[in-house]
Parts: sequence; C-alpha cells; structure tokens
Amino acid sequence: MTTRARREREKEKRRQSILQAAHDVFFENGFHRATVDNVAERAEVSKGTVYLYFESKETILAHLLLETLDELIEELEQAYVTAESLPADEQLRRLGRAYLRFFKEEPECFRLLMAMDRGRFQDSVTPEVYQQVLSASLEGLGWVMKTIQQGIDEEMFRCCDVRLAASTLWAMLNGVLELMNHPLRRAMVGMEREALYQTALETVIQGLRSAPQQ
Amino acid sequence: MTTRARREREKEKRRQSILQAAHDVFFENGFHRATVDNVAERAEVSKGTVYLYFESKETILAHLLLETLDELIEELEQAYVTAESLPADEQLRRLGRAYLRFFKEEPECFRLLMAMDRGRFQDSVTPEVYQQVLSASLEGLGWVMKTIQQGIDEEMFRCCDVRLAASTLWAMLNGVLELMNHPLRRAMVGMEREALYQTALETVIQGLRSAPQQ
DNA sequence: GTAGTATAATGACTACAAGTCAGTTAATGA
DNA sequence: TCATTAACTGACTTGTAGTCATTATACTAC
Repeated sequence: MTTRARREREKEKRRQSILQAAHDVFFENGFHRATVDNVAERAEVSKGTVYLYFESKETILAHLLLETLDELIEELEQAYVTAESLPADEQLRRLGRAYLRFFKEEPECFRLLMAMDRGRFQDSVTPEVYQQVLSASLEGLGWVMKTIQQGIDEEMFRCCDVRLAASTLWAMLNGVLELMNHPLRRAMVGMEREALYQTALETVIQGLRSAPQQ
Repeated sequence: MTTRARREREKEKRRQSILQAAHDVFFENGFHRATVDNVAERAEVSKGTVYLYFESKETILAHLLLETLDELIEELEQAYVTAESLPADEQLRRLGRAYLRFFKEEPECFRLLMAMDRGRFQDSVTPEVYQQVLSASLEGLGWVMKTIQQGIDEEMFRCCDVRLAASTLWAMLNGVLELMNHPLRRAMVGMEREALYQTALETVIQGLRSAPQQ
C-alpha cells in the first residue's frame, strides 16, 4: 500500500517543519521566552498539532538537542580520524578544539544542553528521550577515551582509568565553556574566552601526562 | 526616635522569616516546583507581603544564595588560613576539598548557583543583586589566586597568569561538580562522585606544576 | 481617650503560558 | 457518494507569577 508510505513521509515532514520552527523560535529569544504558540505560528499549524507530534515544550527541545548532538559527535569523529596518526596529546588538542569550535557556533545550544541537567527537564521529558540524549553524549566521550587509551599505550599519559580520565577532562572543559558562555561572569574573571579554554586544555593535558593519580 | 529603630528591626525579622520559609520550600521540592504561595503560606504571611519584601521569586532565591555564598567563602578562608604554611599543592587540595565538602552538604544550592547563569535569571533579578552574587564568587576565587601565587613563589607552579590559572581551576571543578550532581549522567559515566573530583583536582594540580602555558 | 496619618499587610484579581479535548475538516477507499 | 479513519483545530482549563485597591494596625498629636 503506497498511500501509507506517503502518509508516513508527510508526517515526518511536518514533524521536521515543527522542529525547524522550534529551532528558530527557541534560539532567537531563548527557550524560556519562546512559547509553544510562537512555535505553532512559525510552523503554520495550530498549537494542538504541535502537541500531536511532541509531548511537551521540553520534549521538542530534547529532540532539537539530539540532532545537534549527532552533528557534534560527527565533528569529534572527524577530528579523531584526521589526527589518528599524531601523538596523543596533539589528538586531544584537536578534539578539544573541535569541541570548542562547535559550541562557539552554537552557544545557545551548549547552554540548553547543560540546562537539561536541571529544572523541569527530568519531569517533562520521557526517560527514553532523556536516555537518548545521555547516550549521545557518551558516544562523544568514546572518542576522548580512545585518544587517552592511545596516549597510555604510547606511554605519554599515566592515568590508570581511561574512563575516569576522559570523564574528568570532559567535565572540566564543560565547566570552562560554561564560564565562557556567561558574559557577566566572564567579565568578572576578566579573561578572553579562548585564553581560558586553551589554558584549561593545556593544563589537563599536562596533568594527564604526569599525574600519578593516587 | 526609638520607635523607628524597633520597626526597622521588625521589618528585618520578617524579611528573614520569609527567606527562611523560602529556603525550606525551595530546597524541599526544588525551586521550579515551589510556588510563591507556598513560601507565603510557610512564612505565615500573604503573597502580597512576600512581594513587599522581594521583587520576584528569583530575587528571593538570589538572596538565599548570597547568604550561602558568604558561608562558602568563610569556609574557603578557613581552609586557606589553616593551610597557609603548607606547600601550595597541599593548600590547593585543602581548598578543593573544602569546596567539595560544602556542596556535598548543599547540593541543591550548587545546582541553583549554577542555574543562576541561565533561564530567566538575568531578566528577573536586578543587576545589583546579580552583581552581588558574582562578586561573592570572585571573593572565593581570591583564595585560590593567593594559593597559586604562593605556589609560583615557591617555584612549584609554572603558570604565568595567576588569575587565569585560578579561574580555570575553579571552572573545571565546577564542571566536575555539575557532572557529579547529576544522577543519570553520573550513572552513565559510571563513576563514584569522589573519584571524579579527586582525579580532577590532582590532574589540575599536576598540570599547574608542569604546564608551560603557551 | 480620640482623630488623623503613615505604614504594613492582604487577597481577589490580571496576565500569561502550558497543555487538553470535543469538535471539524480532509483524505481514502468501498 | 457515503462511511471511516486520520489529521488538525482553537476555545478552554489549569496553574502560577505578579499587582493593586482596600483594609488593618501602629503611632502621634491633641
């Protein structure tokens, strides 16, 4: 039955157009200021239709973030692949810079990704969607782990637990990005964004190099 | 005129009792689930009265956080003072552990403090209050800077910009705390909270020790 | 004491936005 | 052409932040 297939396609198209509208509206004035009515209007459907495709405002965001995360993971993979033959510290630098580059282009996305941790998100999004976002992050972490493992094999890094080291690196860079993303705080610290990030990255790489890791 | 003084005192008392009520209500079920009506009820006043003392729900939270920040700064100061004669790396460890200890006791507080960066906060809180929160953080940063400076003087640390190094350390630890505070994410990473934090702290200290800091 | 005034407190009300659902419209196929 | 199903609609409900005209209370002056 070809009709069903076409209908399926059309449904997916509508879903995508709602997502696109949501992207525009959310990133224009920030998530909390955007209303579902705005999204509906932009997508040229009624509010009811939006809720036909997504359970809640937060779910729409979660799906948007999932798509962006996929892009990020691809960038990380690319960075990993093109640097595979380099020494591990240089690989880490490449990965770190790719991470920075990505969120420099989509700063609002980083904010929202981090915000997933808090507030109403746990309640408003089904566990499945939530899990998806998390495992996408985990995939990104995989590239860092691979690199660190390589560094251990090369006897450049001296940490005993790869996953621990990768998670730490990742968490720390997130902390720096968060600081960077916040204009007032950054002003307070009085640093250039890039300088902060560079310092963090180099410090951690140096730390991995020599840490006895009690 | 003694009456005015007493009135002033009574006003301050009411203000405090509203803050206390807000603390209870906010930390019981999370900020976003708490309503201003809840706070008013707990404080045994009407909602109007709450708004007589505070401009918005967010402002109440900001003042709560300000008080907690003051406590934190005191703890950091204490940690600094009692470790002043130790080598700089050990001092940093003490400061780092004091930071961890504090937020282990008030995890919700950490979440909220970090959340100040996002969402409706910038809009809903007057710049003055916002500034206050930030400069309180800056004061805490001061202790870290002092310690790192000492480490440079001792020729233990090799970073050229103290403020940059301190900000980085601080941001990185925040990143780790954030990861630790998030049950699902932590489960995903599969690490114990303390292990993550310890690793981060040691890695950064090692990094400071040897970083050429391009 | 009492009247007048200032200060504090109240809670019904408004505004706004998320989410619902009974009803409408449109497509499909017999 | 009509019946059935699927897609869509928007008025409505609900919940909550924030307001403001009104009321209560405390204080002062006489």
